[in-house]
Amino acid sequence: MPRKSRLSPRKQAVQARSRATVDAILEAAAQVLARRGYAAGTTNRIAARAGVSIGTLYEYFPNKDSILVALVERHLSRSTDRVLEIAVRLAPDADLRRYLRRFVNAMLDLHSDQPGLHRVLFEEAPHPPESHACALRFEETLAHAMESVLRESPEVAIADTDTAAHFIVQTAEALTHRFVLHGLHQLPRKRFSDELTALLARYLGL
Amino acid sequence: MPRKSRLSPRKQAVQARSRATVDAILEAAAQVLARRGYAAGTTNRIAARAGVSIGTLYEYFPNKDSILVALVERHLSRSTDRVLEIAVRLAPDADLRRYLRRFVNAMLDLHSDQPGLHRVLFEEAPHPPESHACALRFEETLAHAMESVLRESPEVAIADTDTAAHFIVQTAEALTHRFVLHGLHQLPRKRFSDELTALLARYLGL
DNA sequence: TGAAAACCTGAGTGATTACTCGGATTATAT
DNA sequence: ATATAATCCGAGTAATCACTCAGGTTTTCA
Repeated sequence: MPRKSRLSPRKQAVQARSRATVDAILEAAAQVLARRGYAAGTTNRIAARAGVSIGTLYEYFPNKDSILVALVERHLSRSTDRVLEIAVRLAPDADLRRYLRRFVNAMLDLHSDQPGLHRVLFEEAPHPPESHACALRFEETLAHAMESVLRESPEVAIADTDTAAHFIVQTAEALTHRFVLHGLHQLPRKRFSDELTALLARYLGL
Repeated sequence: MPRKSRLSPRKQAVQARSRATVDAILEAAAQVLARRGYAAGTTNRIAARAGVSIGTLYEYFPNKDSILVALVERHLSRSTDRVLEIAVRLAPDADLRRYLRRFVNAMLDLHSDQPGLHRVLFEEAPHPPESHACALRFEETLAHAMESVLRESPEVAIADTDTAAHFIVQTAEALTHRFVLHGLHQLPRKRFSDELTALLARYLGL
């Protein structure tokens, strides 16, 4: 089982046909992983599900890991967009408590979107450095947005807004993740969302 | 690669010699996993490191997964003891803030103890139902202890102490885990511990 | 229109690895 | 002492799986 034998794909997809192939492979990987788990995510099965031959798969992905990394990148890039949209939409609004509530709900939505895939990508699958860096970037981006909101809000009396922003993002990320994937004390979603929002609000002294 | 072909070991260790063998295998597994990661944790390598033959390993463990499960059980059982010791020692003490501080530090110690092994067991390795159940029991136990402390403390004005206890345990668990394994905004430990304690205290209205 | 480039094919290869089994060695019990 | 059970051994088996390669098909473009 040669691994990481090649670092870049043999070919970059240039025609529309091959770009569709690359998409199909990623989509197939997402489905196979979400439905059958990491162990069942063999390259042959992914290729079969995508309707392409195994040889084609290896034209565009240098090794198995690179498929996972591409999936994580796609997933987190979309997630960043969705959360940041909320950040931007609400930044001018001065009501911090409402901002926190929307942030919490956005995180809940993110994790609820494709929970199966999410679980495999971030719990079950190994995290090569590339995908780990991706996850770090994701959280840094969110923390940065949160920090500027905190800094400019007159309601916040906290000096170290940078640390506070990181704590808020980490807490929201971790708890919503656990709630969606494993449940938390059998709480209904609304109740959980309220409680987490309250926790964050009290942390900020609201 | 037959998997899960057998559900119980061929033999239970009854003599002292074989009990030592079982221990050696678990210890070897812990070392191999901590040092080389999950992928390198092959049964043959574990047996070699333990100084026993692969045949012996399969006398006492029905399959590879069962070794991981046994490791998780051992790890969490010890962890439970250590945290509960603190809970018991401090329960009579009425100063909740100090209790939270000790709790946070205990969780930090737990995660700092064998971070390599911890990372592999709870992030990298797959979680079969048995080990997942173990983790759930661990958190339920902690939450239960925390709940009784909250309920009996005159400082706490919160009605739903059960939910609050679960939130505190989950938050402390998740954040200390992330801090120890991945760092958090490059905060030094003392600073992190203070901030997390403050977050939990404010959540309780202290 | 035809040649070059892009794209696709899938049987096959080499390496790995969980696990077995027949039998050797050591301890226990009568 | 010796039969029986417990423990240990490790070469071998069967299965899996990431990845290759020689060559076919389709698209582009001069």
